[in-house]
Amino acid sequence: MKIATWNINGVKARLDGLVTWLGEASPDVVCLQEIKSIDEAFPREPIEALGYNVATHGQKGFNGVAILSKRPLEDVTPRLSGDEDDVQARFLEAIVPDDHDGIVRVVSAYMPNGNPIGTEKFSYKLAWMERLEAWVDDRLALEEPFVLAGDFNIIPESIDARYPQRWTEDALFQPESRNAYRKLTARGLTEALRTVTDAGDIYTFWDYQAGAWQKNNGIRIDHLLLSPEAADRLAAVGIDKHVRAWEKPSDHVPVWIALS
DNA sequence: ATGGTTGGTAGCCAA
Repeated sequence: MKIATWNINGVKARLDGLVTWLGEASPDVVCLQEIKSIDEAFPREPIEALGYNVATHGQKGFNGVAILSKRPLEDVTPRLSGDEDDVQARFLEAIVPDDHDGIVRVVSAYMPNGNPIGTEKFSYKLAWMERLEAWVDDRLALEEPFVLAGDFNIIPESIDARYPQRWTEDALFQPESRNAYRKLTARGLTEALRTVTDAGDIYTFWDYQAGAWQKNNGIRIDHLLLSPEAADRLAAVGIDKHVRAWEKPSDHVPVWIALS
């Protein structure tokens, strides 16, 4: 089964591209971030017409996540535990049937950007990642296959940026941010892309500004982290980079895995 | 490179 993650930067502005990509990539499950829509305004019909079930956790204007699935979605749960006062729509969890009469737990997550550093936005980013660590500990104890997918807003290593020196003052490349990411893999989660290559120059985001796409000035911030039970079944990993060259693109591209 | 571009909104904010 194929599971993808894509920060689409506005589902209504991106509907044509989303429908085109769903048709050509035919993923079983899609984790969307930055839908920038309330649940009632999410364009469900054209997506359901392609055979997808739709679960959304949106808010007005910004943030917002969704999960699309050709298979039934069960136990759909919004919000990351650990802060009842956090109203930002950044986390949606669901269970999907696998190919073997079992299940895969899937999360669509949109981690805080955290800029500028030294502000409450950066401390919110770090606090959010701590809450995510607690969630991972809880779910690892279930010994299930799970896929934590999304826009992590973290550049894990220098090779994950075309020009790492330009990111040294950015929240996405701070040591605290990278350490928070490393803590997840240290808990036993497998970063899908790094099971197939240790190469650099592989990106998932190119800024709209200053011709970043044309210059290949990208960063790799969209990741799929797998529990041991999911990692055992990892069969393929891909990045649909060509989508970035389409008309009216998102600044991110889809990243996907196949599980046997 | 201290600018630049986009989406949602109608506040310029968030990225």
